[in-house]
Amino acid sequence: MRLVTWNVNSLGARMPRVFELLEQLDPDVVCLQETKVTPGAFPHMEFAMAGYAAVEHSAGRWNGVALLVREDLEVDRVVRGLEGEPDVAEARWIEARVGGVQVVSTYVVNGRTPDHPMFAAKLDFFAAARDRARTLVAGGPTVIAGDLNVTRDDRDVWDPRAFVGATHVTPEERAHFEAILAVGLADAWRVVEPDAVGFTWWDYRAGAFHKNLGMRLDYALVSRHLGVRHVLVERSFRKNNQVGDKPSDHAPLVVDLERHERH
DNA sequence: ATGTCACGCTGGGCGTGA
Repeated sequence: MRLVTWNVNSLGARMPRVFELLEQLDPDVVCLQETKVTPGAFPHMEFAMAGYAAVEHSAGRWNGVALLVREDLEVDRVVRGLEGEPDVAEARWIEARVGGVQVVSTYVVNGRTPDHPMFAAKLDFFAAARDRARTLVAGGPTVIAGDLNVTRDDRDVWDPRAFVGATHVTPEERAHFEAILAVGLADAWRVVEPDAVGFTWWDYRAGAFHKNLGMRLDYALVSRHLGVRHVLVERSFRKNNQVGDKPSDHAPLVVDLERHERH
């Protein structure tokens, strides 16, 4: 199974690039975040024409998550929202079982600054995600993918010194990340690339992409039922394409999974 | 690093969030 996770920073603005990705990478499943789709306005028909079914959790101007599933795969057990999350109306979590694999697309609360009320909400979201992850992993093969808005460790940020007093690097956020892994999930990128820099996000400003001032914020967390064969950050999608379609500030993470049951 | 992008509201800039 080929799974892609991508924060598109508005699906409406990124449709040409999403179709480009479907054509180039032929994924089985795409986990989308920050779709920013008005409820009722998701472009289901356009994806059907491209051979993909979509399930979505949409909240309008902000956030929004979705799953695109190639039409030959069965989709069932769709769940929108995360039990115990601070505000389900923010549309930050969607699940479905895809070809027998439980797949989540999530967009974790940014947190703004460590002293902001949204930072406490971020930690609460992580805790709810950990509880749900535990249930999912006990239920079978599971992938939790998305923009987790945290760097796992200092290798995942271009310069830790630039982040003193900021979010995405704090011990609290990182402890919550490890607690999710501890229910029985592996960080797919690190399974294959124990040392490589794997940035997935670069600020639009200040030529950050060109200077590789990035962070690894996008993850696929996979249960032990699934082997990881290959991982790739598709950096071409962080650049303009040949006809000038603009990029998201995130690049897609591509993960090739192999099922092999272990006990 | 603070040089951008996208949205909604509006009727061409501003406020918001990242």
